[in-house]
This record gives sequence, C-alpha cells and structure tokens, in this order.
Amino acid sequence: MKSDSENLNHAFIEFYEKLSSWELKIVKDKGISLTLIHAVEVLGAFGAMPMKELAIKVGITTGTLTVLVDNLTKAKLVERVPHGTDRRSILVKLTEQGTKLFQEHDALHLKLTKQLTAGFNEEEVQLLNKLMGRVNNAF
Amino acid sequence: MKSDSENLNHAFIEFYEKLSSWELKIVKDKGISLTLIHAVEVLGAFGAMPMKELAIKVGITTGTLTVLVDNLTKAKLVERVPHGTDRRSILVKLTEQGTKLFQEHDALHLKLTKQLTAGFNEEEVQLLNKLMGRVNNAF
DNA sequence: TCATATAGTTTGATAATCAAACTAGTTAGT
DNA sequence: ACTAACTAGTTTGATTATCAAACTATATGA
Repeated sequence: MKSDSENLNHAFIEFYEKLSSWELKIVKDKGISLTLIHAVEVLGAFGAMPMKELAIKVGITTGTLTVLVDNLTKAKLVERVPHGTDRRSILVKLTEQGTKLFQEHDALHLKLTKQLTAGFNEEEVQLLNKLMGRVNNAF
Repeated sequence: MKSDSENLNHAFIEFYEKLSSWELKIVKDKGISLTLIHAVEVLGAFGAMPMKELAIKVGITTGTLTVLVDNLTKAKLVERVPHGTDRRSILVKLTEQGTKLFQEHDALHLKLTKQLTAGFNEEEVQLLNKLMGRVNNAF
C-alpha cells in the first residue's frame, strides 16, 4: 500500500510529464524550441530581468542565453535595455510582439486548463487553485 | 479580476516552471540530459514499451531515440528486447541498474513532494491527490 | 588604489536533434 | 495468395543547442 505522499508524488510526476509532452508538441508545431518559449514564459510571467537571472530561471548558461537572446532579438520578440544602475548588466524585455506571443501561448495553456477541469465545479477549481498556490509558495 | 480558471492556469504554469528548473538542476548535477532522465522516468512509470511509443512520450523522433537508446544501452540502463508478436518492433526495458536509477530519482521527487506539502494535513494531501488524479485522467 | 568579484560575450568543441532515405516486417484489398 | 501501401526502427548528413573556458567591461571592498 502506497502512502498518501507517494500517491501525490506520482500524480505530480504524471502531470509534469504530460504537460511537458503537450508543451513540446505545441512549440514543435510552431517550429520553435522549448528553451525559447520557456524564456518567453518567464519574461511574460516575471517581467524584464537581467541575463543572469533569466539564465538561471531557464536552466542554461549565460553563454547559451547570449545566443538565444540574439536570436530572439533578431525575431523582434525581445530587446536588450540598459540596467539603470549597473552598467555591466542588461535587462531582457519582451517587445510588443514578444508580449503578444506570450499571451497567445498563455491562452493555449488556459484552454488546456479548462479542458482538464471540465468536470470540476467552481468550488473544486478554487480549491485546487488554493492548494496548488500553497505548493508553489513552498517551492 | 481574473477568473478561477485563469488563476488555476497560472498556478499550473508556475508549478510546471518550478518543477522544470528543479529537474534540470538535478540532472545537470548528475551530468545527464533532461531527455535521458525523461525516458527513464517514462519507462519506470509505464514499464517496457516499443521505440515508437517511447519516442512520442518523450517528445523526440525515433531517429533521435535510436541514438539515445544506444547510449542508454552502453550505460547498461536499458536493454532492447524482442516484441512478442511484431518482429519489426523492439521493446525498450529498464535493466536492474536502470530501475535503480529510476527509483533513486523517484525518491528525490518524493522528498520534494513532501517538502512542498509540509504544511498540509493528511486530508489535504489526499484531496490534492484526488483532484490531480482527475486532472491527469482528463489529459 | 588595487585585488577580487560579477555581468555578459565570444570561441571552440561536443552533444542533441531533425528530416529524409533506407531496411525489414506487417496489413489490407483484391 | 499477391502485391501495394503502410509501419517500426536505423542510418546518414546537416543543423542547432549547449557547455566550459577565456575574455572584456564594470563594480565592490579592503
């Protein structure tokens, strides 16, 4: 007999795996890489941030990020803006077009979320949101 | 004011992002790739399966998977076993050593899950498990 | 001031990945 | 039963992603 924690752990893993596959499929269809959309998602969710911070959040080195941001800049999705007080640092910021991409992607996520909770009533959605919020805060 | 679905959607995305970063860090520390551990996780969770099915679950082409399974085989983590009825097909199966790696990784996940739900009582863990189970089934 | 640390870039090498061609085996329609 | 169409997996050739380490410019602390 498995413990409650083990069951929840496997539910988390299953969710993560399925969401990974979904996300991978979405981005491949658009011909972009998972890392690229991940960067856009982070910038969309947290706002403009320095290279270093973005690299850590996305899970790549700053060297790799330099190339990625070069490409994103060429594609007019982000721009490099000077950091106010530290002249070594550079903020990466979504352009209008980049924000649009983020919002489109976010809309796809929302559609999926609604689909996944189609059998839920309002209270259940709120409850799950509350529990997941507590999980996220403990991260 | 955001709708309940939007809030839940963003909770899901935040959870996914954080778990991605966590997983990436774990595997980088071990010097293995995200795709490799993903394959091991899928095999550990679902059991032996044909190349094609594994490729789809992991989100890569069968060509890429051939190389990956070659490497995993060299590392004695998986083995190719004949498919019972279809001689074109090959099952990829975790070896004893591969199963051990899976279990070690799973233990890390469990530790994280327990940490994330440290503030939960037993009923809340069960409830979250039940809700996530319904979400996973709707995928 | 100067040594040390940090942010970002560049470089050179390696690993991951894909699409397309290929081989071997299966299935369906006649 | 034959053959055409399909499917599973591998190989090949090219491209892309990635890293570690060296490098430049700026910041910080003793």
